Amino acid sequence: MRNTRSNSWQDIRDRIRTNIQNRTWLPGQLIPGEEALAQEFGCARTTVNRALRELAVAGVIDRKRKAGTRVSMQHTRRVSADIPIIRLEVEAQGKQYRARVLEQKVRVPAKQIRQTMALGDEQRVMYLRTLHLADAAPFAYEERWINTATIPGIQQADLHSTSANEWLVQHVPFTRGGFTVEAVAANRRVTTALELSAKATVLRSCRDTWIDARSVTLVWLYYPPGYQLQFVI
Amino acid sequence: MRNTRSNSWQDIRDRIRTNIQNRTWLPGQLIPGEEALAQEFGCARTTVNRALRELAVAGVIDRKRKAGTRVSMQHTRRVSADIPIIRLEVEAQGKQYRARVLEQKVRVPAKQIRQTMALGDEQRVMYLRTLHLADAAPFAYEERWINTATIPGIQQADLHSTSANEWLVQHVPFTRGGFTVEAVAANRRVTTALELSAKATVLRSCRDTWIDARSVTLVWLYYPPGYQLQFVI
DNA sequence: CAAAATATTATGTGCATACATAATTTGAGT
DNA sequence: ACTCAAATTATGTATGCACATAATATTTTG
Repeated sequence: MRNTRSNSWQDIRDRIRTNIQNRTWLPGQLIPGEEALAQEFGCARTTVNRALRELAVAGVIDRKRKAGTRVSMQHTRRVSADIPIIRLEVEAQGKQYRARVLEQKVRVPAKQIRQTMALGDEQRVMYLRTLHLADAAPFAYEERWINTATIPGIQQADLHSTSANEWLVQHVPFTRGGFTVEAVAANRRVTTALELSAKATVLRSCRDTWIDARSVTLVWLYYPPGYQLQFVI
Repeated sequence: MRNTRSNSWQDIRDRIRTNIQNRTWLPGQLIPGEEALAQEFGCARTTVNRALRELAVAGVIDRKRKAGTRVSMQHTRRVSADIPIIRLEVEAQGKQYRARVLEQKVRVPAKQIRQTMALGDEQRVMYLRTLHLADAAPFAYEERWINTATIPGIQQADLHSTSANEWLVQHVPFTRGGFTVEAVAANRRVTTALELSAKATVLRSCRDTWIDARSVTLVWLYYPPGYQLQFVI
């Protein structure tokens, strides 16, 4: 056999990947050029290019002009995931989602927050505490700071009917952001909101979004013990 | 003005994205078809297609055949990250990386592990406990199970000179895997290894890899309090 | 009028071709 | 040997065209 002749770029990609998983082409080794592969697989170079591009994005191979394509050494596969949207998570469990705003005010945040958001020492921002519920049971607790200097319109928004997150998504086109996860001991507010015992261990995700150099919002989301943040490779 | 005439797909992509960030095209709204955009931008439909494909992958737009392309509502930007490679993390801090194997044996793992790895009730696997050090200070604690049925060669490997992870990366082409993160209370082994107080809260990542339907390895990595797992949007 | 068959259409892909770009190699000149 | 410029080359991109595919829209049919 030789060419089973199925020339979708996905098939080509799979065949190339197989050669790598086979260890026909070893890590660090140079693989044949696009032209050669196109000939071997009986397809256009464009198609091989598409296949190789995908593998490069996935981190399976490294490509450099003139130097050629080689099998990635550190095949540090990329992990990618969607940031969980709480409402969808809850509804995926067949439960009803509701959010309750516990507190909303304008104030100068703590130093840690000011630093993360690149705020002046006396700059006031909107501060929101929200409890996310699944069928009336606490699902996650949120603390959020919104930079009113960047987003003046937020002052007039009714954040009880629409969630702050949805309001921002609909009105603010952020340009970049970060996302971190860490384990922290729950403080009083967290234990109260999530109805946990005093010494509970919770997962906190921290999400910050920016419009160029101006911070938009910083969100801390606390998940109760047992919650797993899932990623797909 | 109108067509500044720079037809790289990246320029087209940026111009389309600008229209979205401008709120010229609102979330949920249908945007013009590829043909129309190609005409407007003075380029080939192929080029517009490439640009739109990238935006779709980034989660900025949703595309459906025949239905057209619309601005994503929940622009649930994709978070993507490389799985941290401990040695590189440590070295990035300018410290020296070392690993110490605390225990290595073959045994039947706990039920939770057997289930996650899809093992039989009496199947024995290799069990490894490793401490990762940064300049002699504990950095992370690892517990790992390796399916010797899938990877018989591991029995002969010297896992003191090469880390199990590197051995596996070099010898086993896994095909799929998962990655989760959760906060847990540290047990005795964790607190001992990481030199923590008895009630510490730690971050645990769980990584499982598979060759088709056969499990390869399951790794639990415990990070001390304060460690942040970082992602880039 | 509802269900099934058919037409329509926007996106998706494959191909040949041409040219662009980034590295590396070659080689001329010192 | 060494330096710097020019040739080479593998990947990267743009384009026109044709056809594939998945949804939707329309028409036919029971």
